[in-house]
Amino acid sequence: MSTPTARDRLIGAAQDLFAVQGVGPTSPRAVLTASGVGQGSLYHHFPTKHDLAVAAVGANVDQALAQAMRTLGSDSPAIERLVAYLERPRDALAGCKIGRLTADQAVMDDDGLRDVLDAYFVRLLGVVTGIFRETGLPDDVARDRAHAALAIIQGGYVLARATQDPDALTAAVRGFVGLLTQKEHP
Amino acid sequence: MSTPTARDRLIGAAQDLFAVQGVGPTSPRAVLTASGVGQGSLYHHFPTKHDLAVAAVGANVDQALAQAMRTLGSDSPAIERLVAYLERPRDALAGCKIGRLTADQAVMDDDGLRDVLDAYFVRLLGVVTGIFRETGLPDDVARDRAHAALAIIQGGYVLARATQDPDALTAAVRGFVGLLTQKEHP
DNA sequence: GTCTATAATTCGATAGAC
DNA sequence: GTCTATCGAATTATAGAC
Repeated sequence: MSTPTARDRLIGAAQDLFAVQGVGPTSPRAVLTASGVGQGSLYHHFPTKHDLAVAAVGANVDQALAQAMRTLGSDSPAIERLVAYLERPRDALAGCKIGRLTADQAVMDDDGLRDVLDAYFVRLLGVVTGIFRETGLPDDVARDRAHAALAIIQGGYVLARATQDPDALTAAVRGFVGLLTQKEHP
Repeated sequence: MSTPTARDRLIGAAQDLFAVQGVGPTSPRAVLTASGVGQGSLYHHFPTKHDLAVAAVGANVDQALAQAMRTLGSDSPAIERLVAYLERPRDALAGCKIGRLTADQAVMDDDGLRDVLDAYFVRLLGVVTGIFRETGLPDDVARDRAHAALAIIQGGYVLARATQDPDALTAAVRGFVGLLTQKEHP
């Protein structure tokens, strides 16, 4: 544990660099420099950049899903779980480690990597849709609202980065939660 | 008109390539190949890639703002204008020409380019906030809802690209508009 | 398994003829 | 103003010693 393997150090360095810069702009050389291993070690463990990217992006997705489930999967009432997830502190100016990659051409052109992104959002959409169904909404409405909830987060990141204002994300969340929690009288 | 100048052809080609690939991954060489001009012409009109990017991204922003104002600035009632903007047909799988660039490190590291993105969203936020104020909402609530509305579009693009499903964007919009148009009883 | 050295290509940018 | 030719540095990846 105190001496991680070269493979683990490569994945860790790649996770950080891909989250900050994206996959395309991050060179294998940058990863091995940050990890402190030699050139040959990288290409021994990960023959191509694709292999390294699948491993590192997959690790980021696993960690993000685990963290999301800490709020979404708690034992609080449905809407409270969702609001807790939406209002969770986020590094708005950094952007979403996963969502950002949808703008990364190197990711979108790689079937394996796209599948990793797809799995992340399909999983989250399923969980959030289930939460809205718990509140008694019909399936199609629950699904639409789940899309809206996740879009608020992803779009809030975009607004925050564009305006260099972290509060753009929290403002979007406030606006959405305000609509969500107003009383409905159909 | 039938024979655009080399400068205009360069900007046009750059607008398309930057919208599809982002600025970072698009080489000046790719732009001049797509535009059909020679190497020297590009560097005559745009000494650096930065100069070309500011011109082309600026042109995309101007066009996007003009199109947005066609719905947001019409003479319909406030909420109708907003809903028309939200429901406008969009190429969801292509992503937002402007919003996508917030994930482009080459853009975010360039002050001039970041200012162009910032101006686009600040302008849109101002207009949409004004629309919500027309409906009688207090300033702070109007501003939060404006952030939410634009986040829905940007986040909807992200979801659509990640899941390769254009309906993810329309679902997010439906979910948000459904919340917006439900009766409020404070 | 890990290292150094280096190959082949592409990058952004420049030189200089016309 | 536009062109071809080319520079130096960076890219992804391979070779081969240890």
